[in-house]
Amino acid sequence: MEKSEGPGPAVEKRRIQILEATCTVMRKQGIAATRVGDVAKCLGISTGLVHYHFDTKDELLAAAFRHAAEKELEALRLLVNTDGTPRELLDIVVDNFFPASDFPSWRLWIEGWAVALRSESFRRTVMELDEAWIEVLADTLTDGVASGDFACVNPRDSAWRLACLIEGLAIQQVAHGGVINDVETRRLVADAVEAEIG
Amino acid sequence: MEKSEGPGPAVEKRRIQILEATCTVMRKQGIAATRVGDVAKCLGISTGLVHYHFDTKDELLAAAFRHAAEKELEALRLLVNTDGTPRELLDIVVDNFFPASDFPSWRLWIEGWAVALRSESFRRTVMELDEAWIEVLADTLTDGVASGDFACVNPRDSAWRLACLIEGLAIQQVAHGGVINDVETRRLVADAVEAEIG
DNA sequence: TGACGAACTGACGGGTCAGTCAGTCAGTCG
DNA sequence: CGACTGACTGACTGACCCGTCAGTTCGTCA
Repeated sequence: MEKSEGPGPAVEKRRIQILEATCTVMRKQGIAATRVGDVAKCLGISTGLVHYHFDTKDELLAAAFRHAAEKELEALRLLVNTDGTPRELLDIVVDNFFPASDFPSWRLWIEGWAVALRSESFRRTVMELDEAWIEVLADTLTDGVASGDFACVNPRDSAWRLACLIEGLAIQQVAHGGVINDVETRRLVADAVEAEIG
Repeated sequence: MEKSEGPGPAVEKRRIQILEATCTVMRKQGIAATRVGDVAKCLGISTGLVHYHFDTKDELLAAAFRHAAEKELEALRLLVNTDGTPRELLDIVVDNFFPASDFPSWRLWIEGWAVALRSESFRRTVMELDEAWIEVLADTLTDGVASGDFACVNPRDSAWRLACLIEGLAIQQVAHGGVINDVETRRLVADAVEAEIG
């Protein structure tokens, strides 16, 4: 029999399998158009099994979104956890943030913000993860200021401004289907970065 | 009988009635959760009549969104079309853009961007109207530069950066339910404006 | 007055989909 | 071995909702 300390590793493995399949479907079809049946078909299992692991569709979607977001955040933290000048690290963070770096992820985020307007669990996830991203940026700037490389008046403010600018540009670029091109976007961000770090 | 030049004023009036009812429902329930039946109930008419004026639900939603966005844009253009120093006009535009100025509208836009990812008609509307907003901001900055009040290196770039910054902040504030408060948001924008106009 | 068509109704068909449930099967424990 | 349990199936149901359509009302024109 299983130990009393929660589900066994097999169950956890299956849960994650389902979460990642859900992410795949969400990326392809969008959050709103993701059906339980699609997730099941994607894994070759029954819809009943999906409901065996996740009570409701909403719970599944929220868990899958969080799963995807946490993986991305972890990847970013790994990238930043390398040696490099503050300037190099800042470039890594900004590049990773960047629309062009991963369109599907931005599409997921844009939908996530919309769903968050109506769903409490999405709201919490989106809020936590968004803040965590900005935190990484803020820490990078703060380190640069400490070492004298950057001259931000207020690194936290700069981080918020840069993050929001990039989010806004992502929308213009992704949702609008490339009105402003990649080169232009990069220039706009680069100029803003220069302005912030002086 | 009606003249051959399109529908009569009665029909047009009804169409607009339905569009505005749709906007009301969309603002309250969200775009995705808006049903044809809700719109009909909101006006005390049958669902058949809604379909008499709009072939499909998608067409109705897209038309209603465009209707709302165009009304907002028109209101902004009226506001800007007054006398005032470039600085006063810029403040008007930024204030009008501002999250706090009208939460429900931002909620609608955030959902609109998400829907635009999958719907061609939404994409076009969102793109056109978003650009028109930025255009107003760009014109205001350009006028200020011409009169010597502002010192933007490139007014168009500044307009894009400010607009995207505000959009990003709107998401943080609206979708996250006020993580960063109103005062903080205003300070972030005000600082960015100062930086852009020198 | 009677014919006609535009505006409108409300019931209904048909498709979709989340969640349920009775039952199967494999593995485990005593 | 036999009882038991947890993972899993797949058919089913009940609700929802879009779009249709036959029929009604009413103003207008000949």
